Amino acid sequence: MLTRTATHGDSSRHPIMPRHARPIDRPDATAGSDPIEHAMHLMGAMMSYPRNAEIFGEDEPADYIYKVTGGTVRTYKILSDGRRQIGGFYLPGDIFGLETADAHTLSAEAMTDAKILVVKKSALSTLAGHDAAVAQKLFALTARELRRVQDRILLLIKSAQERVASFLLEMAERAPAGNSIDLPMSRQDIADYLGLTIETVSRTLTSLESCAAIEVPTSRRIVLRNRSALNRLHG
Amino acid sequence: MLTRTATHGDSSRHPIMPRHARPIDRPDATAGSDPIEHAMHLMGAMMSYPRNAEIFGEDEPADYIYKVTGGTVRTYKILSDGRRQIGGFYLPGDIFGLETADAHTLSAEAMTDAKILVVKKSALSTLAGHDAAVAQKLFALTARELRRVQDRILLLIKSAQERVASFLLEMAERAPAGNSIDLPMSRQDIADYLGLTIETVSRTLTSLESCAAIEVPTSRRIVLRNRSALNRLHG
DNA sequence: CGATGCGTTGATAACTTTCAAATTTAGTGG
DNA sequence: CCACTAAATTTGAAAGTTATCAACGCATCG
Repeated sequence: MLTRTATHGDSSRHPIMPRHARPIDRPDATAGSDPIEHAMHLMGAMMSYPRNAEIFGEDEPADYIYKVTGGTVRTYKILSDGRRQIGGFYLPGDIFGLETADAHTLSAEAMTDAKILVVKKSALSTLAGHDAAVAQKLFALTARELRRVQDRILLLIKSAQERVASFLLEMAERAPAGNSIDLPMSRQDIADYLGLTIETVSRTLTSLESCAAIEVPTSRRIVLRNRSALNRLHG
Repeated sequence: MLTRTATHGDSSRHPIMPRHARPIDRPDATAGSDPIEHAMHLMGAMMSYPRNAEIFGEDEPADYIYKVTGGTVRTYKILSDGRRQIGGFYLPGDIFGLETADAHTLSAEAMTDAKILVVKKSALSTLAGHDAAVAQKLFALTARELRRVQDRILLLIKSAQERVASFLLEMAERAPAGNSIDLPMSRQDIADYLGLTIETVSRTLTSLESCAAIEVPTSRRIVLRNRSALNRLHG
């Protein structure tokens, strides 16, 4: 098949046009040497989403996968009792939207203004049928996501201090900038990610600060002062 | 490739021989019409594990995938602080061991005497390279596992009552026998699955019994008396 | 300014764990 | 089959942790 190839920036040819989103002239050329990444950049459309815009909704058909090229994204689910559980935070370079085969189990929103490469799954799958490497990579990505979620289960059975410490270490590793972290998300986002309340997150940060493990110069910036103490907590 | 085909019951030809495990003469013929299941039954070896025997260990190479044909299995991880987190319970028909690409992130044990069909992944992958349907199925299985784990995250942020109620409903659905459930696992297994203590699990069951939602004639048998009440809890 | 949203802090209540003991169940040998 | 021991489960009381409710500070924005 593979009749549709590249749709760079031509929204009329691209089947999706979410509210608030607009196509971008050219994808940035950060396609790695990876076969799937390469294919995504060839076949994908670059979209721009303002802060808090919905990228896809829960239970919508999951026809696309998404790669963050700029900004940050959160996936989430609203529970019947009104609580929100955050599925994950995605930073530039991360791929999201492959959590299941047919319908999304989560919604996705731009946490900050974001540029997202959007690729039709069927195009990739068709390519996967021809190129075993692409199929392998798709499989590996899903396996990685599975592992990420498994790791979070380990997080959720721990204490509030351990959860917050692990979260900070995770963010520091994913957005390396020395010991300083610039959080793209609110306290509520963190709380909903860790299964805590904002009060508990705030108190825990204060407590970590008072034991000299971190500094919190502004609410969105956190400096790791004692990683070994944090590592001890995160187990 | 596909040089190795069927090894039914000949342990000398089969590369694994876990302690306590022994091969069985013939796989039972429950292979579905599913291409991957069919392939597994053709290429796999049927193994028998006594209660509490290890099937694979954490960090061992994940060269095989496993299908339960009889008995029950638990996967788990021991945390640095000594606690044990159970990854999942697997009943007849379930496939496990595909949580990642290279090394297992969990250990697996027979929870009761179990018969397991063991299939080398590389054989399946080779087949997958030739048969897109097998690749699709392998992908779908991993996606299903991902969803299962995501659902458990939703569990772990809830209260003890909600977790236990959800667990009972899940087990009732997976091993349908009217409203009666025969638990193959101990209270400790349940506690480690739900991220609670055995005392809390026990108390919660007692509380559910005293509000007439369930009956607990013996510790391993539970009768659902009021599903809507349980559903209300499980949200 | 005053309003609004976000984050922090305090006091209290609710829930779960911990530690201890009692009870039931399962397994073993006589 | 019974008695006995070990293991699993249940129950109780106290301690610890987190959530809830409320108030306050501090920015931003009209």
